[in-house]
Amino acid sequence: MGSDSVGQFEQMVLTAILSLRDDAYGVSIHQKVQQLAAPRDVSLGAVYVTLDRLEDKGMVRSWLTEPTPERGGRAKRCYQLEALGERALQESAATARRIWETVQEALGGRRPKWNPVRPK
Amino acid sequence: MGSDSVGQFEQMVLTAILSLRDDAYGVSIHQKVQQLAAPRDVSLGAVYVTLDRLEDKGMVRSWLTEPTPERGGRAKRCYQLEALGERALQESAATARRIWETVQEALGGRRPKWNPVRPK
DNA sequence: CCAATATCCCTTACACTGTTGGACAAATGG
DNA sequence: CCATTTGTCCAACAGTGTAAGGGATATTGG
Repeated sequence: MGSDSVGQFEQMVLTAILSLRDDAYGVSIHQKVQQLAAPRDVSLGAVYVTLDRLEDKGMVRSWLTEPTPERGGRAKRCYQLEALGERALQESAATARRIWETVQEALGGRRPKWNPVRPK
Repeated sequence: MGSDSVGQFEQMVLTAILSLRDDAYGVSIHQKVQQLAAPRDVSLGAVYVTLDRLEDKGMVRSWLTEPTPERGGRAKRCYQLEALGERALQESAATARRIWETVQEALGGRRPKWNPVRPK
């Protein structure tokens, strides 16, 4: 593939990080990805593995936070997009849009049912 | 994955077949996919392999045509979506749309959602 | 007819992505 | 302490994405 292209799952993970802004860590990213992927199920492990690989590729950066004072509130590893990741996301999002539009044109009057993103 | 989900490349191939209607065969599908994937390059072999796998999964059907009276006009293997493939495509296109929208929202309210560009 | 040329189909093999399932770690509350 | 909650991470397998090549069959023109 092109040196800075991403697969579909990686794309969703990048999108989740972007939209979660300051609160992007494993669990919250997992939830967001699940919304995007609905009605499919996504495992938590899949998210962590993908985060690792995205970091290796220099698309995201991570750091550890302090523990929060809640029951079981462990330290979290938070994530943020790097410039490379943001570019890759924009490019693949543009492709996603082209696909969507092409499908719409081809399907003509027939209305596909999509699941709107509902905030939790 | 879900039993009837597809990857990103498979999605583009399905989209190409759908939009090409009566003229969907190896070479034309390859061209269409290249448009969708731009600016990335796509190999012809990749298309054939993917077509094979999609047929194995029951997402597309294929048949051979008669040769056409052009220079080198060989018989073509034409493709058409099966019901299963159309459903899978609609679902993944809906996901593509959700990704696109989420990215747009996150990248700033300053940017217009998207201009309802109506092709003439 | 027969070579040249054009169009198209298919296979093999490998790297990378997607996914599962569970192991391990730290904080809290009783 | 010990059970519970929240969270991170790993090992390993299945599946997708890709390149690189091999061939088959049609028309054209000498």
